[in-house]
Amino acid sequence: MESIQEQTDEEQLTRDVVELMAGLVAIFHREYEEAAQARSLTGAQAKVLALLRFGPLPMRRIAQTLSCEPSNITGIVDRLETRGFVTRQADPQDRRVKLVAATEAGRTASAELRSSLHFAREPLATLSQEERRTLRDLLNRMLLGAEG
Amino acid sequence: MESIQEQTDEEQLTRDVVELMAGLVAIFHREYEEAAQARSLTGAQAKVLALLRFGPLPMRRIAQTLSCEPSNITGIVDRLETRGFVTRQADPQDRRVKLVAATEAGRTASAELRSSLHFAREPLATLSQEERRTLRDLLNRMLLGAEG
DNA sequence: CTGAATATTTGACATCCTGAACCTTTCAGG
DNA sequence: CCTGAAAGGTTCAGGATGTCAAATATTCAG
Repeated sequence: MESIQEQTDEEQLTRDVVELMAGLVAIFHREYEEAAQARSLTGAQAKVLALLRFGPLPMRRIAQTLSCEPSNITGIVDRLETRGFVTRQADPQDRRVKLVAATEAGRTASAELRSSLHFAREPLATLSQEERRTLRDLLNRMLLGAEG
Repeated sequence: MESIQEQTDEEQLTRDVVELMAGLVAIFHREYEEAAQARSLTGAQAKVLALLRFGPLPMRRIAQTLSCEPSNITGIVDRLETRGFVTRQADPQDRRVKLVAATEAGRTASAELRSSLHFAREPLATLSQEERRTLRDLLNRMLLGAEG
């Protein structure tokens, strides 16, 4: 059985972690947006391009992954297609489906953005390798708990 | 001196952590947006309202904190004002400045959103109190390194 | 073959965001 | 006391993101 003091402490601890997360989220978000803009991509466009890293995807799959309406993806893919980062091809299996695939230019832009994120990652530089491992394991457990 | 294998491992570790962060950022972002929408606020409106928690702020200060143009804040505050969550008052010290203050309704909505975030925080529930403490300390060091 | 369901697009509309132009107020120098 | 530069906000034009409802094309069950 926990004392009231312990419950309060635990609550405060959770609040602190949430607060810190919010700070990290803000920093990551800003850096991602800047890195995208440096390649004349918007954040949304960069996210879609990143999803196509492992192969073509149907519009609907993209919308589901990004938790938004499919009609929204239509516009984003339109603009990516205009810029030559992406192509639409019909799915031979099901002609209702359009498969979106990254072009060579699209893959390159996305890969560059990705690696620029790795190396510009100041916050992580503060931690030792051992600490990074600990952080990785904790985050891993959090994410598995959240998505299961 | 590090071997090539160690460098590669360390690089992979960093990549892993960045990947996990990106996942967390996505989850946090989605949950924040949903929590805001549940109170008929947009994400941007909720962010501005959250800034006013400790007192009125000039438009320009809000823009700086959110890293966006002041003209953008004008529109967001307009809509918050229409909904009765916020008021604009002239600064007696400098009549160029408009101080934005949350109304009672605004404070309530923001506080509710905030606490709903704490308790809906599934990912954290996975971790023991000891692990949360470790996580807090690691995040703390990362953030201090990033902002200093 | 018919009708329900699915994948995508289109159009209308609100919001977010930037950049340039504008107004008011402040403030430094002559 | 002027004058002009600088600063805080707003307005306007325009692009991007996002939702929702309606339309189109295709698939699939019966």
